[in-house]
Amino acid sequence: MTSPSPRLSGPAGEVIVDWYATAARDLPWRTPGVDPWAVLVSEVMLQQTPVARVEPVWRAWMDRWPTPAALAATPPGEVIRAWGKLGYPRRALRLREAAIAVTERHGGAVPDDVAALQALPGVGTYTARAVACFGHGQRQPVVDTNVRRVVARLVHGRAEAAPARASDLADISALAPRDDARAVRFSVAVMELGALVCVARTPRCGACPVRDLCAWRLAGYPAHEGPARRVQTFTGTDRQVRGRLLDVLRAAEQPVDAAALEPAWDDAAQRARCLDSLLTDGLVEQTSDGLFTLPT
DNA sequence: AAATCGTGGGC
DNA sequence: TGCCCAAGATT
Repeated sequence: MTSPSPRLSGPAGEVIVDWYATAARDLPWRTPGVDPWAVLVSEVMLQQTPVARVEPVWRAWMDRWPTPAALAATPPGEVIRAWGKLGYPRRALRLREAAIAVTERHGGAVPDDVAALQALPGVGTYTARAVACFGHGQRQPVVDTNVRRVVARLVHGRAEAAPARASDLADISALAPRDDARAVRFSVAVMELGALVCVARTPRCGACPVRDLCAWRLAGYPAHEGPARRVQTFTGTDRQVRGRLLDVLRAAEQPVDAAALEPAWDDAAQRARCLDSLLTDGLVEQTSDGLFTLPT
């Protein structure tokens, strides 16, 4: 267990909340009165996808499906189309499945219990707490990659975020303000600090509200020790091929034959393997006459 | 538990 | 240009 540092445990959280009041971005899912469903949609879209790309899709999505029941009643193919090019389209499928679960098991209301939230498809440890906190106004520690990076630097004096651990929740809870309403804002505020100031590549320490409390700065900005985390390749991978195939099917008005998918990728074996994996994932469906389409 | 799963913008 | 990175979840 980490004991809260006296240097940090009083002031840092309060300072970060005050900074947020002046520096926060005006994002639509932060509008006062947005319901937990709107927050859930935003959180799933934001998993590994930048804010700028999410914003227009989120607006269109909420116009079209303002409630879980509305999304639950929609065929998966339409949902995949509306997801557009946000990436990782299995998230669209899972969000629809979550909407169905909410409708069938929770009377159409997004649950406020972290465990019930985490039981929903596509909702993991981060998203469950984010919805409980930002959507339901609960005091909850919320830990994403931004928060892990801020804690690594501010608290532990290290340059880079450690991989997720159970102790992350205690680390961030130790910094949270006592007042519940401020603690709720603290959870967004730390994420915002990590997104705008304490960024991965070139941290803007000159603009940081807690630079005088920062263990990393006080230690002289030591470089990261140990192996650099390997970045995922993309070009030529199945991920790229799946994306190409889905791109063709999203654009198609009607089911297409195998020949129509050939331009998506030259290597026939890889193309076939990826098409098969898309079928397995339920992102593509084959009609009775052998044509391919987004699932109906 | 390491690998897999899209996409595009910034440097 | 090519690499790095972005509010993770799942198996």
